[in-house]
Amino acid sequence: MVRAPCCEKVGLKKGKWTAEEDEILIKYIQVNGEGSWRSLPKNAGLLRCGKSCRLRWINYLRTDLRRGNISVEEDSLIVELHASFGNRWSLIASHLPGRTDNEIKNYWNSHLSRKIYTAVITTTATTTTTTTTTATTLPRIMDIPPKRRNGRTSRWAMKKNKIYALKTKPNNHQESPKQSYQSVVTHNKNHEAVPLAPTPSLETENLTMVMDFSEEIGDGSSKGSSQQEDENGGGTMVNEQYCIVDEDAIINNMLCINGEKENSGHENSEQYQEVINGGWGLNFNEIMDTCFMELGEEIENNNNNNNNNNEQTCTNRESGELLCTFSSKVTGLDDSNNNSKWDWGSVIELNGKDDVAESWEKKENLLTWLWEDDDWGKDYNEFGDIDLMLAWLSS
DNA sequence: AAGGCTTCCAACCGCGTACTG
DNA sequence: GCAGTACGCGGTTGGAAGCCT
Repeated sequence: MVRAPCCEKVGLKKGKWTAEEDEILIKYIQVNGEGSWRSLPKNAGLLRCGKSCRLRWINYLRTDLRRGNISVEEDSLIVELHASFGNRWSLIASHLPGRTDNEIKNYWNSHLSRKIYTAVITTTATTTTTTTTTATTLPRIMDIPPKRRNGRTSRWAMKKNKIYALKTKPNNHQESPKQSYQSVVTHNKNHEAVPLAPTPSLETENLTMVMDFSEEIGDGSSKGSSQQEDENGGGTMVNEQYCIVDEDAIINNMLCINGEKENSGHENSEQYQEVINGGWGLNFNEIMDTCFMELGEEIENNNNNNNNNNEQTCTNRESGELLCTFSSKVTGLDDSNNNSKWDWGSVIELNGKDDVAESWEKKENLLTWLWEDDDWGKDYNEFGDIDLMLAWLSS
């Protein structure tokens, strides 16, 4: 069934708004206030769809808009918030007073996505013989100007000498970007539930595909047995379901379908993961293994490490070249629990070896999933440090 | 100078959801 | 509970315009 149009479209104007139309809309809203978008065009005498009026007002005519170039601080904030929230532009915009979701979306698509891509390439290209590295020594994404290809300059730069539509009015009631971000960080560090609505984003769609795949073959499929002994060699568990490790995607590696905790000693443990606490599970080590293996590298446990730092090395599978080491010492964090602490900065370098774009996409998917899963925190604690991983993913 | 390529961004579109009767 | 309506959001598009050859 075709959805009825939001308003009668016959005879309505489309395309660019004229200054006269803007003036009519502004005056009408100044008198009558926002809202009632459907009836607004008719009452105001505009030959526009109500939706179009709303969009024009919100994205361009509102008096509290902050026009002009995105500042360095805003740039950084957008990157951080996008790492946390994904493509939820309105949510990101709510942390940037005076900026609209459309503006941020456009800015991301035209500036930041390319900038981040460039940053990964640059990081990889400058890495020769990699030794232990800390994340702080890596170039920050926002510090690297994108290599601009030919094309037009910013439309704002062209416009900024025009008086048309330049309205700036500070909004004293909203948090500053810095304050807003601080609240997000604090919130997340406490591992409290972040009040996020479902994200109908591309990332989520990809995730759904993975989940469906797992469900399809996870229970008694040809790839795995539906029966398995429990840890104590006891009876066969029922309703067992396994996480499918898709060689083509890191994110697949950490998805476990609903089920009970079970014996991880499956005969093909590289393909099936332990399911944790009846929820979505996350096997950190397998995520990383898959990540590196895909890129033609492998990780070896260095059991002869005298410093007992749970150090691991990563070598090129073909050449045997030592690419990186991972050590709890690198992080400087307390390792009294004998947990492995990863040097996420080095992980970034490794990720770019073969297919940077694909690797980066996976990283983003991974991060999005982490934020959107309610239970990831408690599960992940079994394998490493959440904050380090997040710092790496959102760097 | 001109044409092609590339970029930018305002605006459109469809969908999900909240609201209302 | 249901259907219709309105709104908000995110993905996509179209065209203007800059840059390069």
